[in-house]
Amino acid sequence: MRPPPFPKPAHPEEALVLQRALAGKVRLVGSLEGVRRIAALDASHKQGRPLVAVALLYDLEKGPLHVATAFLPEEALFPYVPGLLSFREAPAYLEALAALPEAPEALLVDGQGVAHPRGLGIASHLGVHLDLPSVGVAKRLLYGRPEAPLPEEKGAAVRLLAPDGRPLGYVYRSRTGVKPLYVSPGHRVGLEEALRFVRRLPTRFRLPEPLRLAHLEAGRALKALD
DNA sequence: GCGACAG
DNA sequence: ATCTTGTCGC
Repeated sequence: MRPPPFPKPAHPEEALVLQRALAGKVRLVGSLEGVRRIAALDASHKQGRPLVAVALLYDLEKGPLHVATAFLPEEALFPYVPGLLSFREAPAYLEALAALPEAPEALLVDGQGVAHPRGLGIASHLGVHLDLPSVGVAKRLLYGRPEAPLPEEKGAAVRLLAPDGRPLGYVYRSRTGVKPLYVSPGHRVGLEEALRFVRRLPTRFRLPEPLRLAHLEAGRALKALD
């Protein structure tokens, strides 16, 4: 796939302006019912080392099909600022996605979708940029609060609400006895549809398999640098 | 002023 | 994101 160029803001203030504009393009409607091939995105990074981004092409019936890796030197990276993560990692993901043998039907991203202070987590940003359906799965909360206590049983989910009460996504227990995940739609998918999709992904441990495999690969690639 | 704060 | 040993539990 040939992604459009991804502009790099000169500073956080500029990123904020861009972010607010792009947030207006997010569309939270659509189902991933018929989707079969997705790309799982995860990154790994160590100070002073290049950022490693992995795009793993995954077929929901066949399993993992291909792994593409991209490296971006520290000097080329936008600084990490909570709420502006996409400006740092998205360029690397776009490069990895471009190296896949075929374009995915949807993206599964390690990070937030619309459960973000300005409604544009990295999953949403990438979805809008590539005009692809996307879902965000984060390991920690950035924005919002659980509507109620999360039950212990595998598969349990409670809504994540914005301060004004608007639903943003879900706190989701992927397995019994593990810490929850934060699932939110990125782009071109509904709130409930995003959760429904994540629930049907094979999940042996805490993370859905596509993301877990991408994470393992990113860790390997980083370690292989030294 | 005091926390909170994806990766 | 990474830095890190032991330890609890299936």
